[in-house]
Amino acid sequence: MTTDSARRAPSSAPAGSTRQAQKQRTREKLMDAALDLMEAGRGFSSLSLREVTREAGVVPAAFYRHFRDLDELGLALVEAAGVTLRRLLREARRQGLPPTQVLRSSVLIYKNYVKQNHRYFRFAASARGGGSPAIRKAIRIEESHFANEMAQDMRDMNLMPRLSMDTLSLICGLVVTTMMNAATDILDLPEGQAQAETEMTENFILQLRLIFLGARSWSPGR
Amino acid sequence: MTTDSARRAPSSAPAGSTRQAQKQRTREKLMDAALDLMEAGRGFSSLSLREVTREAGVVPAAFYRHFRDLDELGLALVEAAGVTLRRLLREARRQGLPPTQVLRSSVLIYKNYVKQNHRYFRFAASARGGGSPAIRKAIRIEESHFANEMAQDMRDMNLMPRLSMDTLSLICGLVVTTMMNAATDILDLPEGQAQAETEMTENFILQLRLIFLGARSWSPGR
DNA sequence: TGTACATCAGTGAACGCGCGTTCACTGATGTAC
DNA sequence: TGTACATCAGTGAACGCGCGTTCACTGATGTAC
Repeated sequence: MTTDSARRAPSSAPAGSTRQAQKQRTREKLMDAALDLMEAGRGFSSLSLREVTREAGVVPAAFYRHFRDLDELGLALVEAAGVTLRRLLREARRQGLPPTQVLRSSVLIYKNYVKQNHRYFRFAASARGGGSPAIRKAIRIEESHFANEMAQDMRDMNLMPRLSMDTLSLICGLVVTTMMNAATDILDLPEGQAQAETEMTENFILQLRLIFLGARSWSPGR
Repeated sequence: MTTDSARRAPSSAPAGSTRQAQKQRTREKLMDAALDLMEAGRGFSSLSLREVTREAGVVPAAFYRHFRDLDELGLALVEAAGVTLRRLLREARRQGLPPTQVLRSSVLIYKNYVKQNHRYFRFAASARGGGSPAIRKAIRIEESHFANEMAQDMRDMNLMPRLSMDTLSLICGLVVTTMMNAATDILDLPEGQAQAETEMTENFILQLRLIFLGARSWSPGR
């Protein structure tokens, strides 16, 4: 009770043993498998538990060591996608957000980001409307957190200083849904169609410009 | 060849016989069944062919007299939902669209419309992201048609006369996606939560006001 | 109008298949002393 | 450090079930004359 057990953390904090790490790795394999299966354009709600375990390289029964059902895996994916998106915001924070002129370059950064993390965006787009009520609700909450963080950033950077926090959240809410819609457009772009891509991008930029233009002439007292 | 057959239209236009009408009725029963099954919040892509036929009160094999598979039924639903939405626009056209003050009442009309036609909106929301590629594409096309019609109406009514047709389409595109997002919010409103409903409605109104405010100060030449 | 034949929407049974879930198990990892 | 025991992530087999699709059919509706 004193000799060897003292090497490890006290029973309440079991530490990162090999066994635990392996379990975590399998859990990630399952989540990755689900994301991979959606690559072909299939929606999350059309996946089957056995498919997912097959893709992950484990036996179906192993699934239950990690999730009660597919819905719970979906919620874990929402969480993971949220973390990923927040990282985007944190990186953007480092260089400062656009009044209007930097808007174009921000859009290009975002476009690359979506392409790089296309699996999460594909999942979010499909589960946002088509998932179970629990998953849809989780995504909605994640989106509003995201909008609020963005609003807080605008406040901190002293952009639109006339506007109240509520108004900033409203504006950012609209920006976030516009970004999510654009993400779907980006993912569905036909391969190697440069013209369609340019068109889509320009449209996206103009939509955001329209929103920020509205924000600029928003009457402060609401 | 001349006596009785002359009563009917020439072979190229078979007319609305009882047999044809009955087939049409069964087809509608299948589509209604799919919409009804989604009432509980389930996504279109989680429905099964047998479920749909069971709900419609026909034998599974009968399905194939009407659709090749569920995807084809989904496309028929997109079409039907499009017709329904266009009717909303036509009705709105009769009384004139808002500069800013009529905006609130238009939103209230829309809210009621969504509640009345909740089955179509539920379907559209779930299939927009979660459906098969073909269905998603069809919905996207339907939405852009809708945005273009709305832009044309604004042109005809001489609202925002400074703006080009392309700019009007851009604005209406943003309005349409905002309306679709709001539709999801309306459908997911918890029963009898008056406060949440008011909040959501006010938010929706403010978002649209923001967009039209942006439109008003849009520089004409782009 | 009446009769004989054609059409075809919907039936009912059958098929093979992948599904979600259960269970006792195994063997590597972790713990106690 | 070495030994004996506990834990538990992943296995493999089995189950009953609803699935999509096929097929020959039936009987009401439609057509020809």
